[in-house]
Amino acid sequence: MEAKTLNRESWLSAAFSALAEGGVEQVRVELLAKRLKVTKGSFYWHFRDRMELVEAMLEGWKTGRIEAIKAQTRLDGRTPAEGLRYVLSLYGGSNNPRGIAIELAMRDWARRDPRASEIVAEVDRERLRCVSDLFAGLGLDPDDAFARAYLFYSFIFGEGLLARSAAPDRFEKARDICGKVLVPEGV
Amino acid sequence: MEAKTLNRESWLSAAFSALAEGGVEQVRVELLAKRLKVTKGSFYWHFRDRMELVEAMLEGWKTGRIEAIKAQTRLDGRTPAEGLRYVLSLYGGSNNPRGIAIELAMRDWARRDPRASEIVAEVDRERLRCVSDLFAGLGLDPDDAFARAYLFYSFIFGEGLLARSAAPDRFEKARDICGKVLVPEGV
DNA sequence: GCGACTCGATACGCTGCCGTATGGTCTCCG
DNA sequence: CGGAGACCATACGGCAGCGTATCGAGTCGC
Repeated sequence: MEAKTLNRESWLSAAFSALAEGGVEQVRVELLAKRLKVTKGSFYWHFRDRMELVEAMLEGWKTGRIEAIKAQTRLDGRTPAEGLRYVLSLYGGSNNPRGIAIELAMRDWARRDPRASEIVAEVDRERLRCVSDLFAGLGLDPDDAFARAYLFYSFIFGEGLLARSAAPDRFEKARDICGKVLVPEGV
Repeated sequence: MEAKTLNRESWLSAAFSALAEGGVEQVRVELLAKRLKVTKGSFYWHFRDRMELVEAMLEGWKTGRIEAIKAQTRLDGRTPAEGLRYVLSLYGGSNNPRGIAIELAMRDWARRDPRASEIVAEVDRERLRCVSDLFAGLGLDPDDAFARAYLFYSFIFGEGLLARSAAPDRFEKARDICGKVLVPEGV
């Protein structure tokens, strides 16, 4: 972690932090350099230009997220319902704020950049497939299972968008009830 | 609409278009000037600086959205369930893409700007209150009604975030099923 | 018809960012 | 110990955006 010399990963890590905090617009080489306490001379050693960094971010995020969802939905002994509740807890509430921030920034990015849009689409397709399978494991037919997965992920991402104004316990209680609605007990 | 001289509203309108298309970062005075086919000399006549434009956008959006939600949830003869389905249809699918785009851009903005965050929080509070009342009209107790409203809005905004990759009919069907889950028929 | 006011054009300086060019300082290896 | 290569600093040109200053062209009251 405290290597005396930077590498591609160092820059990528800083880039994702900047992305989480300020969106794509904030991943600028001179800002990252300042954050890493070096000059951009270093950056242009490891990357050809900003475009290459950005492309590496997209590719890295894609493979990482696809691996993650596959691992998270591989139920080793768990029931499908437990698996769903587990996935829900991963992005839930105030756990994993960095993950949510990256997720939202990625999607805002995808709204204007076709390349990012393509990547997010691939990841979402995989996620919907995995979660849809879990719902199917609850006994739902394919259409219902897909719809449930669609609702499931819309809720997860939408929740990060909704302004949480004071009264945190009120929202906590709401989240619990939403969980029960999203992954039904007895189907 | 075709006034030969611009005013504050002209700039605000252009600013919201830019916001919808490219986020806050894209509401820049010189870009807006180009879009309006004038120079920024005009802008600095109507506004003190960029900050004033941005502030006007926040205030305008806030009052507009609060008025809108109040009007949309005022059920004149409609049943609460009909009212909920109506609100859902307003932001649903591919209706009102501009509205959704502004909504998402606003929220992405709110993630980094405290001022925007405050505005969005006020609007969301009002929306949750209105929709929560509709759910209460279905016979739900306050906690359940609020949770349903929370789920309702998370879905609406989250849906705009989810990448819709091909197979549009598949998503159409999913949306219908989601609608039935979100606003229950017989409670 | 004339001054005052409205609205916009032109031109300038400043800052932040990208990308390049070139030189400096380590480390490792033979 | 000496050269090669990895890694970074420094310095530069170029562009885009903000904000200011100043001037020009219409328009309205009187």
